[in-house]
Amino acid sequence: MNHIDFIASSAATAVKALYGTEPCPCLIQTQPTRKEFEGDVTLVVFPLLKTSRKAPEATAEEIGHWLKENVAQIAGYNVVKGFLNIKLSGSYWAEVLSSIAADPDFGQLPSTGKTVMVEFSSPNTNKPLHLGHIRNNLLGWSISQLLKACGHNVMRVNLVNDRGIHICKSMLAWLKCGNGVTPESSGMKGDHLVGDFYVKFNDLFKAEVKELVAGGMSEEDAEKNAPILKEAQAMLVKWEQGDPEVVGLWRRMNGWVYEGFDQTYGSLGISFDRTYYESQTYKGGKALVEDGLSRGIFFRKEDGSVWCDLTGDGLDQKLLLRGDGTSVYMTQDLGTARQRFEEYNLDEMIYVVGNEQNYHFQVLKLILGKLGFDWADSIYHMSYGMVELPEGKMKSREGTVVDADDLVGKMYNTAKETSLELGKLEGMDESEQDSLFRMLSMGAMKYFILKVDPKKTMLFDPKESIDFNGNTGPFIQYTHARIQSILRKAEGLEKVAGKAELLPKEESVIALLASYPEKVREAGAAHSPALIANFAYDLAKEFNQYYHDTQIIREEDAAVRSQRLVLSGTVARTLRHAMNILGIELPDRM
RNA sequence: GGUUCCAUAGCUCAACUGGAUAGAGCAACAGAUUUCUAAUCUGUAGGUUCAGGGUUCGAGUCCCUGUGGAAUCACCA
Repeated sequence: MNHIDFIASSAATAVKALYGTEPCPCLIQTQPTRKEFEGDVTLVVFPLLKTSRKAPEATAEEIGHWLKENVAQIAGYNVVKGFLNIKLSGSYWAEVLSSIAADPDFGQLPSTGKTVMVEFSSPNTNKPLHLGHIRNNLLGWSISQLLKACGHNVMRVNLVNDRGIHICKSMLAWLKCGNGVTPESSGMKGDHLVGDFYVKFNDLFKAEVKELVAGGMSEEDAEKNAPILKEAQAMLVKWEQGDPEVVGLWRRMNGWVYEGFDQTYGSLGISFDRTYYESQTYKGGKALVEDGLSRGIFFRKEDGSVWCDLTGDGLDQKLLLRGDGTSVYMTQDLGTARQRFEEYNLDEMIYVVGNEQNYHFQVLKLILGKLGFDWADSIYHMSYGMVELPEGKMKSREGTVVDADDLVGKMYNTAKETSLELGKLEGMDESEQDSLFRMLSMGAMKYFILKVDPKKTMLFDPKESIDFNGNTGPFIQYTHARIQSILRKAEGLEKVAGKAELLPKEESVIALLASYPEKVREAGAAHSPALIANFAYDLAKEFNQYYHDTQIIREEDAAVRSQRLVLSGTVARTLRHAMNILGIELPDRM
């Protein structure tokens, strides 16, 4: 039980003793005491006034008095308006510190036995990854880590969109003007090479449209009838028929892309437990739709297409099968959802997908519910906001897309320059330096993205490099490195808490530490890694202030020093745990 | 047009789900290093929380109205 809960339950006892009735837990409102007031935990007494039948101040005074008299761990209290600020004793905090320090799994919540699948990344294979994918990948990774910390079994999956007209466009452009170029022959990363041919296709397409329009055709017709587009469509039909030549090229070019993706995933430090491919799942779900049709849940229009009527839910009609019997996006998502729940007996399925698809997931959930699956409510769309540039959305047409590999590279160089400027690399060999630059650059980038509430649109200015000072990843990394430096020097010294008095600042650091498991639970429930990021920053900031005006290893009193070493070590360990949830590594030196 | 989401300091973001005088960082200015790492710390300045109404002991947070912005409503995925 942490200190907040401890006070809450003590307060409940006090209310019962004083006023004779057991208060509803919802009336016991506690919160950490604000900095400008004296105390550790604050009880808000307004909700209790009906029970006490007294004025706010008098009620707070009575409860405070009772607590001080009857609860040994409570050292004092003060009342400000309807707020009862409670001070816990130093020995209480020392005990808390000792128990945290003795818990090797601090921050890991007990196993729930539940299995959660997290789908994220889900790229198309015709373009390299960009900044939007980075936010998706980082969120997907960190929500997975977070749910593990919450005690769930987590399965990370990727669903690659490896088929469709867009892939055929790249293939066609490569056939027309690739001259057999490969990643090996060109020295290019495969995903970028294929992406360039996708752009090339659009250039060719535009040129043809222009020509047709010049010949008197309307723009609309020209865009539908450009020969190269027809060719791409014909290619897709061939692909669906299994034409060996088309399929062979498709395999080859997708292979290049996967190699490129793996490299990007590697530099981001993410991986998956399983990868699904749309080329294997896109036909699924039809049986489900037919079943719904026969049960009268869906209906067929004259042209043969199948729909679900959602007007009763305030939405529109949704297409589930085309007139020609082929499936659409929704069809396959219905199919894969069922397949996954049945295959892995999932308790929850989380889709990390941008908020532009809110409607899709709303409909998906509704339809699964109509089909009678009791797990329909166990689907959660982790909807995140777009990353915008100062001039608005990223547009490939205007060349404003921030490429993932470019950004990673730039961050690396900035980290390197900054480190060299500060001149702290003495005694580190090249590979140690390289690994440090990676940690720092990815730490800065990941923290920058993850500290923002996932739901919100966020802004990224490519002209300004991501900061290394202030509320940043490197700030937290630096705090950790300084602690590690102390601990290296303290090797062999005793590390025990509870044998010395605590400073007020030490008590507030311990209070923060003690609130961490609850913070993990909260962040998990809110599906928000940002809460963990903000916690880590608060802890690092609090510790830095402490570090600034307190001697640790140079403290002469052995009992005091020993306790400070325990505190420092516990802070470092907790920072590592929190940052690990975000996928950020902490260096021992920097 | 319908639906959903968003609006907080010059900029980027917080605010424990309705609690105290709305907090950090960046940028600006002024300081701190013979000291366990100054990628740090301290201070100054910066706000009608888009506007207006309502609910109550109490609203950035909940409910209306308006303004501004975003997404979505495809036989695309």
